Amino acid sequence: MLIQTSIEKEIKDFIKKEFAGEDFDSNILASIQVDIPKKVGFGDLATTCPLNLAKWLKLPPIKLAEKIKNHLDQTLSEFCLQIDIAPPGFLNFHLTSGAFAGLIDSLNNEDLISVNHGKDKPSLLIEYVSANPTGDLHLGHGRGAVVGSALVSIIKATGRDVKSEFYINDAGEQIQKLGRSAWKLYKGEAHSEGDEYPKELIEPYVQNLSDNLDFNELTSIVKDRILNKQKEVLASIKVEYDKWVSEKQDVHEKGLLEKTLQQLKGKGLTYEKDDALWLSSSNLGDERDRVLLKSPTQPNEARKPTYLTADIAYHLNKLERANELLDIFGADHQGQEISLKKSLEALGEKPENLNILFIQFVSLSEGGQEVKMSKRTGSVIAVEEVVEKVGSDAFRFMLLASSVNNRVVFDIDLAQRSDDQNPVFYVQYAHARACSILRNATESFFDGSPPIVTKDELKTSLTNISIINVALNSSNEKEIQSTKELIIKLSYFNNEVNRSADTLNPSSLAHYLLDLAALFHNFYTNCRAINKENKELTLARLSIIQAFQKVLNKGLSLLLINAPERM
RNA sequence: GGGCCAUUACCUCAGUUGGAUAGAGGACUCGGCUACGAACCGAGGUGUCGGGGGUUCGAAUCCCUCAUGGCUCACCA
Repeated sequence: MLIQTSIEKEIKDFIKKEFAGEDFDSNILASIQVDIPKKVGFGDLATTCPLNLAKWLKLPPIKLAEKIKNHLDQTLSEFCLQIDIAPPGFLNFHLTSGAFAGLIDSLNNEDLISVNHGKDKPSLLIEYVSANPTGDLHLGHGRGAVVGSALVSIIKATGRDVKSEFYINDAGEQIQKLGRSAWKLYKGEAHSEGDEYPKELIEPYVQNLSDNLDFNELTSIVKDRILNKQKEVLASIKVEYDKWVSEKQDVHEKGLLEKTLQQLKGKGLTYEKDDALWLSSSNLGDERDRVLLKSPTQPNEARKPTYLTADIAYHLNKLERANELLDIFGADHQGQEISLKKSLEALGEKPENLNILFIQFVSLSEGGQEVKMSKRTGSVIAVEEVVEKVGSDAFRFMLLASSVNNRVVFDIDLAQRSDDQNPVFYVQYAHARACSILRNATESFFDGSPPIVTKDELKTSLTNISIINVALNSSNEKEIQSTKELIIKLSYFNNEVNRSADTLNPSSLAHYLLDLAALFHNFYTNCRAINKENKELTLARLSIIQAFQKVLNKGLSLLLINAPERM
C-alpha cells in the first residue's frame, strides 16, 4: 500500500475511533487526503484535513492537528521521520528513506494502475465524433476524437466497463444534399453555390465511377467513400471504436423510430399541427415544442423524422446496452441537450445517466497568423492536413493539453518543433533519455566500455529495498531533493489516472506527464546514475529510472501517444 | 433577448470536493557539458486571478450582479 494511502487510512481509523459519538457522514472521511505540498519546505507529503474536519468535530484545527500527530507518531514511525504542525492546522510529513524506497519497489513490482477503482462502477458507453459522412473531418472533430479516445482508454484502465461508438448520421437532409451535389458533378451539370457542398470537397469522391448509376446508388457510394476516408483519418490518430452505428440501418430500418414514437404517444406527449407531429416538450421544461415528424414536402409522401426523433431512439437503444452514457459533442450542439434529456426523462430514464461533454472550438495558427480556411479545399481545415504536418503524437498531445471548456489555438509551428518548447517532444525526450541510460548501463556504455551492471543484477535490485535506499543516502541536498520529488510524483500516478477518469478530463493526465518529465530531467541533471565507482548507487538510481520509464510509458500509452526508446 | 462556455503575468495557458507566499512554458538577462542524450538543467521579476458585491476563520475556486468575447437558439444535424 502506498504510504499516502496508509497515512489516510490511519487518520480515518483514528477519527472514527476517537470521535465515535459524532454523527458524521462518509463525505467527511473522504475529505481526508494526503497530497504533494506546494512548497519544498512543507515536507514530502502534507494534508489539510485538520482544517477541514475542525468544524465537524468542533475543535480548533491546531488542537485536532496535535491529536492526529500524536497518534501518527506512534503508529507511523516506520515511515515518518517527522510530522510537523503548521498553523493554522496543516500537517506536514517528512518520510524516511525506507518509505521512498518502498514506493519505488511497488512501482517496479506491482500494477501501476489498480483496476479496483472502476470495477464496480456502472457500465459506460461513450459516443464521440459522430460526424456526418458528408465531408472531411475538421479540427473540431479531431479534438473530440482525441479527447474521446483518451477518455475511453483512461477509464478502461481503471477497470470500468466502457465501450465506444461512432454514430453515423447517414439519414436525413444532409445526405440528400450530398447526393444532389454529387449528382451534378457526376452528370457534369453546373455547380450552384449556396445549397450544395463545395465542389473541391466532394470532387475526390465522385471519380472512377461506372456510367449508369442512379441517384440513390451514387449517393450511397459517395457516402461510403467519405465514411471510409473518415475511418482512415481517425485510425491515423489512433482512434478506433467498438462499434460504428448507422442511423439509417441501425435506427431507422430496425424500427426504433416507430417504437420511440409509440412510447412518446403513449405518454400523451405528442400532437398534430400543420401536418407535422410535434413533441410537447415545453411541458417537459424545454423552451419550446419540437417537431418529431416533418410535414411532407410532396403530396402523399411519408413524413420524415427529425434528428431529434432518431436521437431519442438511439439514446434509448444505447441505454439498453449500458448503464450510463457519455456524449462528446462540439459546442455548437448545445441546443440538443435539453430536448434530448427531457425526452429521455419523460420516458422513464434518469437524466443523470446521460452526461454530455461539450468541446469548444479549435482554430489554427501558422506563421504567427490565424488560418481560417484550408488552402487545399478552400473550406474548413481538415484533420488530415494538420496531421500530415505534425504527426499523430503532437496532434494528440496539443489537443489534450487544454481543458475542453476552453477554445484552443492549435499552433502548428510549435507542434513541429523538435525541442523543449514542444510539450510532446519534451515528454517523449524524457522517455528516450531514460531508456538510453538503462541501455548504457546494462548493455554497453556509449564509449564502448563494458556495462556497469548486468540486466540480472538490475532486475534483482528492483526488489531489494536496501539497495534502493542507497539513492536517498546522499549528503548533497540537491540530489536528495530531486530524488524525493521524482519518487513522490511517480507514486501519484494511479491517483492521477483515477482522477482523470472520474472528472472526464484527460488534460490533467497530460499535465501530470509534463510535470513528471520535468522532474525527471531535473533528477537526471542532479543525480548521475551510472557511476563506475559505486555499483550500489548505480543500481539504486537505475531502479528509480526504471520506475519512471515504466510510468511515463504507461501514461503516454493511455493517451495513445508513442513513447519512443530512441529519437 | 434566452441558454452554454470562457476571462489568471507582456504572450500561450495550468490551477475542483474553498487552505500555507497564485504556478508552468515562451519572451528578456545571466550561468552550467574533455557529453550516463545540452533535443537538457539552473538562477533572475512580473499579477486589481475581468469589475463590483456576498457567504466564512480563509475565495482564482461557492453565490449574486455587471462587462467583454466565442458558440447557440430550425420541420439542419
